[in-house]
Amino acid sequence: MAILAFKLNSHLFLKDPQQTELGQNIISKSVELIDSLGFELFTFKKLAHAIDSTEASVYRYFENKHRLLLYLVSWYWNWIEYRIEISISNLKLPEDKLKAGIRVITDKKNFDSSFAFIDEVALHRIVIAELDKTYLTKDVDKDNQEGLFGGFKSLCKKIASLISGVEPKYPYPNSLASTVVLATKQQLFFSNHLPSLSNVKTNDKINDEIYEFIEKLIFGALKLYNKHA
Amino acid sequence: MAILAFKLNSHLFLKDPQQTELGQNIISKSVELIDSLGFELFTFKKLAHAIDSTEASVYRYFENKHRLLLYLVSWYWNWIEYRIEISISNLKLPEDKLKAGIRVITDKKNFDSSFAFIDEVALHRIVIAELDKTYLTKDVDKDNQEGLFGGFKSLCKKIASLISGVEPKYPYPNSLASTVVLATKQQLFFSNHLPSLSNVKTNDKINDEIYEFIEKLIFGALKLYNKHA
DNA sequence: TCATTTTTAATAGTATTACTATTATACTTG
DNA sequence: CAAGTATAATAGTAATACTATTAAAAATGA
Repeated sequence: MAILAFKLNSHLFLKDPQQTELGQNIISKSVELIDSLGFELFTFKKLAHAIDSTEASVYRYFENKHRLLLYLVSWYWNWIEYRIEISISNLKLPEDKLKAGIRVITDKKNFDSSFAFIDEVALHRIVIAELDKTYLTKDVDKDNQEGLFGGFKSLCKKIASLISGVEPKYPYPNSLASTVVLATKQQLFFSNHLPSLSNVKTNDKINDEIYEFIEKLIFGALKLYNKHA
Repeated sequence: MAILAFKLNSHLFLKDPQQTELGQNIISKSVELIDSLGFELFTFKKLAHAIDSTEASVYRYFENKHRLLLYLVSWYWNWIEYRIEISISNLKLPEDKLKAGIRVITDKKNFDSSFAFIDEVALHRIVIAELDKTYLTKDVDKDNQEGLFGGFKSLCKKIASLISGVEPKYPYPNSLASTVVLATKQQLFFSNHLPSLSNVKTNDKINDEIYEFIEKLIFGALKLYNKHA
């Protein structure tokens, strides 16, 4: 099995956590704690205690807990985009590529053994619950200038290119891409917590209705522009 | 001019702020401060200082600042639904009703003089920036049981009924309704802060592209089920 | 009217938070 | 092994959300 690592924007951390054992422990245990406590109740003190270290040591790796969350979320989007690249690499038809991309986004997430010390299933739950907190802040413009949202932007650009591959005349590929990525996350959340806001049912095994909902949303929009060609 | 007030879920507050002058000051100044500071930097201490009162007095009206935000957001959704009711009341065709509903959701928001002491324009900005924080918490299920999300759910149900009015065979009216309401908000945010995630341009005057994007998204999805009838 | 009850608001706190300045220890290198 | 550097621990700070208690004002009723 090849050793894989994503090259994340260096502004996300002070010292690369992938390079040291302490750093890997920080990442690994952060995922576990943020998943179980939620981001608000998660603190560097609790994290340090859980890995038998100290707050100050954690602060050597991450400027603050918001950047740690940004790091984890960035890693997640890199992972999703990587999986899309793999799944479309053997496909020829633009329609098949787009459908494969939607499939990766809407599929249930399983543990990926290519990446040690990251629990992708827990990380997926974190993204569902905490993603919006990464950019809904007063610092969004400054963080954006530092490139901290590069992972999400790159994935959306990828999806947008798949959309344009199917229907070049569609005028809103970027809007549609960001909308469906976020809608997938939202529908999973609503399905679990506010079911009256959704018609899709999800459980630990299947997820097909979300795929159907998203696929029809995209191809329905594209078809309008195809017909009027 | 008729005096209007929305009947909000009584769990949102400890003492109805609409009933006293202090309560109205709390609402009015909260909107101003959350809009300018953001929800994280907004505190009851700053609020109390700004209205020449005390923290403890504010706590008599709202259990905590999260419930205050829920109150404001609930008020907003009630206002939007009320405006939809007005704008569709004279329309007959289901298509026209749905389009009018989309129009209310995507339109620029202006000050509504029917409601004193609420600055709807600032409140709209608050909803764009802070809405997700109302339900992305560990307490979402408990809060939902108390009915604190009633305003949003009621609006989405309304939109879903307009959707089903146009195409009863469409299987995801609730998912589509919640998706487009949130997508509108997201695209406004991205257009301002992360423009590469959007193709719509907005300024203080116009907003038409968001309407187009959302309208096509909805009618494209519905058309798929109409054709296969 | 005036005493009693109830509502309302202010004072003065607490425990916890995110974050940091400084000191101590371990590791590297010439 | 000495000197310098990288790393981590100690011990803090200012600010936060929230509360227990006390004081004042308003409403009520005989």
